[in-house]
Amino acid sequence: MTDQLTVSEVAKRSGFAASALRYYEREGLITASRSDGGQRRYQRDVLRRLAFIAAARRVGLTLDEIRHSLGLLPSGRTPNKTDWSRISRSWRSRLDAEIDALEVLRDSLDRCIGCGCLSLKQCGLSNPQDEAALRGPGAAYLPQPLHPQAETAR
Amino acid sequence: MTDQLTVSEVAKRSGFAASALRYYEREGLITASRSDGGQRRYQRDVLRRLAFIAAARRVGLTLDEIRHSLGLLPSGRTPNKTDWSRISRSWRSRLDAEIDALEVLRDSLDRCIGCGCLSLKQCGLSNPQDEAALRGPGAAYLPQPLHPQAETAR
DNA sequence: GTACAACTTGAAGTTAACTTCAAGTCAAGC
DNA sequence: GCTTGACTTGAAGTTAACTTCAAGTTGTAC
Repeated sequence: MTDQLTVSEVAKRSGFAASALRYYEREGLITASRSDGGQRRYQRDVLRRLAFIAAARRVGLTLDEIRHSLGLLPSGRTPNKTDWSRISRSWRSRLDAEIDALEVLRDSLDRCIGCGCLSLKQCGLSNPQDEAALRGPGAAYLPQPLHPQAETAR
Repeated sequence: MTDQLTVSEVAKRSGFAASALRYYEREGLITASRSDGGQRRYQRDVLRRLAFIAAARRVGLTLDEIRHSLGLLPSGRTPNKTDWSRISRSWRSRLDAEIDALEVLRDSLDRCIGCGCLSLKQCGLSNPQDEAALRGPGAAYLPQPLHPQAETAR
């Protein structure tokens, strides 16, 4: 009954499966100390990290991006309000951008319903910003993906 | 020089890779007739379908969902403005919902920066709506995923 | 009529983010 | 001290959405 949490406690309180917690640990997103017998023991701290991870995943960030964000937290001490604020703020612009993009898409959709176009070359729906000219001729009409997983793999 | 397009023409004009076009065909999202020699020949129509697919992917719809949407198009004739409008409109609510969710998240983020909480139980960031009570105790603090791929696989 | 780019196929590979499995070890209550 | 549930590990499996590959075929420009 120290301040340490077991895997199942963290799983229950964070909503993540135990297997996900082990995966996140392997991936360096969270850490855990060990009991004498080798079982994981988590600091309460980890719940805050996991809350952040859950929120970030929800916005569509990849684990890579999340790891990077979390890497900005202080290494020695327990992160405080200011630490979290700093990295949360960097998110804010991503959120704003995503909201903007969705709104553009929604409004284009309205226009498309109005004009019946949904054509490749003129419709804002498939060619939201005028960025076609900026890219190669091949990919001219594909909009920037909002979500990484909607992107063509290399 | 009929109205038929080759794979590479469609690829260039749609922005999709040829391999993606074949994949979409296998998956039943688009169709193609064949030349005498067995090569694919696309109707111009396919470009509109692909524009729709690109936009849908961009919003985060899965191919399954897109296939379902496209399934609502008429089978005999070329889809017209009204056909596209009908299925586009069904999207609109999804877009609105996603925008709303992101705005809630953004505003929660602001509050969190203000109060420094980012705690699991009280923070809107990790527990956006009061839906915790509605779900099982295990997953109480995980918000609904916005994007299917952010969801825990079964 | 030939060269060569564009096309065809099925099978296998890729990536992210996990889960599942098997075979064993630890912890805690009685 | 024993039982039982919680925990451990590494390896392999899963899903979506594609891409890559190899080996052969077609289309067309000269």
